[in-house]
Amino acid sequence: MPFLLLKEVPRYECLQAASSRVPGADPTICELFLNILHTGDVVSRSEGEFLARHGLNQARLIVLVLLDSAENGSFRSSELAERAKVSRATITGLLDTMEKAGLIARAPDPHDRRASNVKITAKGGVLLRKVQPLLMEWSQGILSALSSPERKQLVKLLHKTQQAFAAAQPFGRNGSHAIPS
Amino acid sequence: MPFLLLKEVPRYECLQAASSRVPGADPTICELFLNILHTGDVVSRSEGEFLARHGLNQARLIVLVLLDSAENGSFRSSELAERAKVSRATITGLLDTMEKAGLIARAPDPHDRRASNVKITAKGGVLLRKVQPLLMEWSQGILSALSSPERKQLVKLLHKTQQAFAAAQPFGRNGSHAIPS
DNA sequence: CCGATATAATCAGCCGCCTTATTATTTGTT
DNA sequence: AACAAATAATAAGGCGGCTGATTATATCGG
Repeated sequence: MPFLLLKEVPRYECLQAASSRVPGADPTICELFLNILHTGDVVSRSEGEFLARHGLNQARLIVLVLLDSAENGSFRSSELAERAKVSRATITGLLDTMEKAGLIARAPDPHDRRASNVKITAKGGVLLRKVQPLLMEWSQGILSALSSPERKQLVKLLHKTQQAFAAAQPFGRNGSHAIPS
Repeated sequence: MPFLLLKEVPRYECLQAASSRVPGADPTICELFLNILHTGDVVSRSEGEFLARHGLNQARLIVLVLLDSAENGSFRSSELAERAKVSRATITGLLDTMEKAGLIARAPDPHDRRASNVKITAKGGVLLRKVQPLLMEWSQGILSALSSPERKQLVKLLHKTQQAFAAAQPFGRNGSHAIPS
């Protein structure tokens, strides 16, 4: 049963084969570990390909969603970095690209001349409102392959996994709690 | 109650909140989708931090494992790229870095002057044999938080998820079903 | 008021990933 | 033999991630 994975995914298959040579390794845990990574990989790549068809990627989508949900219409770039889970330096480059693409705009803060306020543009809003329903539709078309109880069970186990890792690395950069239901 | 957590997991929380505003969205599917991504994220970052303590990352580890398992002791760089699921251009840069670090070595192929053969160095082998058991130990320490039936069930559901995505995108770049020429 | 410190954003430089050329070299056809 | 096509590896250039340094501006203590 597990060997189905072996032929299809050289990357994870080779890691699994390698781990089986490590004495004391529990193959079921190893298999789980690699499958979590592989599934995340598969889903993330798929989503990336989907978003790329609309000129987006995960990072840009998150920035758009965050800005769209901003109560006062804008965020500091440092605030965006924190919420999007990237460094401040990274958000600078990301915003550069998105500004060039016309999706966001930066305006100097009138009260603090060090800061600038970032807001979503009309173009960015239009794109977001086009892509979001498509993304929902796409993901639901795929994940409806799992039954409702299966989905519920999977979420439960994923939460437990997240908690296990959070407990093991309590000093990680981000608090990293489970997504609330 | 969920709103307390809003501040703590901005990235995936904001996506979930945003999706709940899309008409026709199934919140349970959306939650599953985001939890798969989030779990992969958490595990991948954790592993990355673990490997970084030994001067490695996922890509370098895979290259070392692949080279270590090479039957004739070496691989073409193109073969490595395919097996590690990265482009040929990417493997060039990766090998450059690893060659500088003394983990791998490139030698010209005597039969095809276009090609070079990549092999793991003694230093690379030592590092691999040091890190692999530590990685096993580390991952098992964390994932033993799930019971054996839970792990089994989770693997089963992850397989089903992988299959759902594979079925939806049968023409992915790295089909892993190489077409024999 | 002024100097020390803290903060916002960016820059510099590295890595890894991509796609699209480019350069050698082989192979295949005529 | 010669030329076209395929192939191996790399280079070029962009994006996005990081850390650490830098610049400008606020703020706080004396």
